[in-house]
Amino acid sequence: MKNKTEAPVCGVTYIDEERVKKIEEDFPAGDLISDASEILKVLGDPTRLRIVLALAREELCVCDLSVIAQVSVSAVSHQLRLLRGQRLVKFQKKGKMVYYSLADKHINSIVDMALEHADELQK
Amino acid sequence: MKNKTEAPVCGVTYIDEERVKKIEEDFPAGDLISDASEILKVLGDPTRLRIVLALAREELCVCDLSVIAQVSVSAVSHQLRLLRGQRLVKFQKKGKMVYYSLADKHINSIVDMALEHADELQK
DNA sequence: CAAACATTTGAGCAAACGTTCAAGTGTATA
DNA sequence: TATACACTTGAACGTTTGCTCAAATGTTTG
Repeated sequence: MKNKTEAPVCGVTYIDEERVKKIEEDFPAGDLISDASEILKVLGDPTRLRIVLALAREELCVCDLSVIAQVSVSAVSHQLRLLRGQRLVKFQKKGKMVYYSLADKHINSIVDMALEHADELQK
Repeated sequence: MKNKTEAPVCGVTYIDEERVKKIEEDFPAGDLISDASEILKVLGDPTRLRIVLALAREELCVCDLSVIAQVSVSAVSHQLRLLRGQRLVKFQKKGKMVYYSLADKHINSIVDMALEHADELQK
């Protein structure tokens, strides 16, 4: 145990100043953490995860995505807007159809690892 | 383009029945998707991501975590409960102190990839 | 041009979320 | 044994989320 001091910011008594400083020294910037958590949050919804998993396999239109994601076309469209916002998906228009696909391979790895971890937790 | 049929479930007209069937054939089970999205959701919050990033570096008590996560001790404690719920962290009591650490290496890889992806998006 | 269709959009609403605050538990120490 | 301390917990709160429904957009086709 180290010395106990008053924290300057939040009034909490914190315990190991050195340890905290050491960690804060090489810590990702606030913006980076915000962006990364935003990406994870977007993937952290069953409907959107279904959409992403489907698109990881094949380019698909909104209509077909709604069947796979098991929600209305409108709901899918709303979710696709979020996914576009995070640049996780891209799209391509063919007449009145809109075909979506994954924008980045990174997404695949993140999603695969989450699935793998979930699978292990199920014993 | 293939034949257009009425979808049996939601009344949506869907476009490419074959394509949908092919994807649904080897699709992760519903439970797996739920669990995986739950994990991603838990990581998809800046406070919790800060906590996880800190614990990826070193075992820490709640007090120090509250400094690093930049929220009250109570808020950290609530978030730690969620992280425990998903078995992302474990803890060890030493007297009145409680030291938390990461429960699984998988988490590191997921978080690192999200950071990497976020970093690339920042051009 | 009119009707059909794929998709998007905005409002509205119930449920879930993240924080604060106050109170509670349990351990150490004077 | 009383006080201090580390942490947890529950209620309350304002905010965000994900859906539905109805209306709008834009494209194709009769």
